[in-house]
Amino acid sequence: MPEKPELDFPRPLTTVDVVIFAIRSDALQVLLVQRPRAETEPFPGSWALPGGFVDIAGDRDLEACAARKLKDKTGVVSPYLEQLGSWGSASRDPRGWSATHAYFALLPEHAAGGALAADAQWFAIEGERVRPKLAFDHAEILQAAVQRLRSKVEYTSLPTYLMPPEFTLPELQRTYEIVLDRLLEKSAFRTRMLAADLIEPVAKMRKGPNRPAQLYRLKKARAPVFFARTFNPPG
Amino acid sequence: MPEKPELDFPRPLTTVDVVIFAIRSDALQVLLVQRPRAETEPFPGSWALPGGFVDIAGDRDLEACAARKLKDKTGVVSPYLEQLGSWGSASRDPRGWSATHAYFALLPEHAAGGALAADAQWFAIEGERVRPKLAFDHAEILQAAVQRLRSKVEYTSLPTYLMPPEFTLPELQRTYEIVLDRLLEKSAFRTRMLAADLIEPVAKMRKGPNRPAQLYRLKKARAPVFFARTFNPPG
DNA sequence: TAAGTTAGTTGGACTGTACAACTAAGTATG
DNA sequence: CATACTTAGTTGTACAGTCCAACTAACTTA
Repeated sequence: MPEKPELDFPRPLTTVDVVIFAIRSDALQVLLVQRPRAETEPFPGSWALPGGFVDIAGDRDLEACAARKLKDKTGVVSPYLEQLGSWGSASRDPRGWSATHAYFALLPEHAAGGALAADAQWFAIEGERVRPKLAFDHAEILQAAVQRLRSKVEYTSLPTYLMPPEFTLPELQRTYEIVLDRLLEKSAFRTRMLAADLIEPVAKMRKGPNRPAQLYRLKKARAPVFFARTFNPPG
Repeated sequence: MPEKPELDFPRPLTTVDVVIFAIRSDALQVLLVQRPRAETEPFPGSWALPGGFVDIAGDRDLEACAARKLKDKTGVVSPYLEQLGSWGSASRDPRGWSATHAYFALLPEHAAGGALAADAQWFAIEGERVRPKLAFDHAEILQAAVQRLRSKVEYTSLPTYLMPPEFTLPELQRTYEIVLDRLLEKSAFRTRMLAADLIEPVAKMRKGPNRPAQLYRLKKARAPVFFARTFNPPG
């Protein structure tokens, strides 16, 4: 890649940030961490995406680095971790030219409540944003993550990664609806999911105050499914 | 992002690479550059994606850096430049922990023949690869680019960026078919394209040895269109 | 037993692709 | 000048899957 073999070429600061989503309280939420209040830090006390410098001694690669940061803040290993993109410029960090490699992760609700780091907290997504003002360009990264998630949910089975091991079809549909912020049509939703060879019924029912619902689980080792259509022409 | 404010944290080598596609000779091709033969260089003499170190003095941000490298090798400004992802690990570059930010670009054929750099050359895509063995992990990056391109071509109007300013519908369909490596159905293709409010006829015909075909151009300032379906259930 | 709620099914309208046959407009050939 | 050939473009039927709405099913509560 280099025209010149100069390894002393000045290098940008390099970080990894992770946008961690979960459904909590019937809403799409994202995990943020509060930055230290020390005045020597950029954006002291602000909320930010979990992340930090790449450890070139300890991290084998970028994804391992992202998985490590996710584990640090949540105590769990995410069932879904996808690269979102990278942001790099002279101006995004007051300490100098910096580049961050952003990932996004999906956690099931039952895993999202556990061993949270002390400086971490869940925030509801409102539109494509979150209420507090975020450090660095993290608002832009979060917005890109929400857009990517919504876009992929239109034509993939990604929301299954937000579900517990066993779930009903109405529960899965509700998860789709929360992420998309739009109601879906029941019979088309069921037809699509059941035709996808993605889930299988278990010999149990979800009992509630009304008619019980069939419980399903993901077929084992099933990669996300891509559907040939979106749910509704979103344009 | 940092738990510690240590700016002396060792930083990875940081580069940007660009996968530049064009249709040439009725085939999908990619632009590669040959690495210098000096033995002090990694992969001397190998073919590689165009790219190089980020210039933290001259590059405002990553995309500007990618656009600069594209201009350097082709002499033109690409009508389409999209971030593909980033690859970073301890092992991808023998000089040490490195991360590259990869972009992909689409060039129309008439722009792809011009002011090529001396060390640059076009290679046909065969499957998801190219015949020569590539430096670094560039074969993997190229494969990801081909997959991303094919995936998006299923449901977007991206191939319009591979066309000259005026083109016929059969020519556009042929471009889709070359990228997808699959024949498409004529009437469905025309219905979709004409319904998309994407192109408009010009008062000219393409004359050839057979029936002349209507010429079209892109409607001005038209962003890529996303269709609600893929062409063919690709599963 | 009736009302209320949610689970799940059914059927008809509609949209857009698949497939195939057709018409249209030019060139080349005898 | 008629015919064959080629590619451009249209038409019509079948089919898949969503949209919409009405329906049945199963449970709780009053």
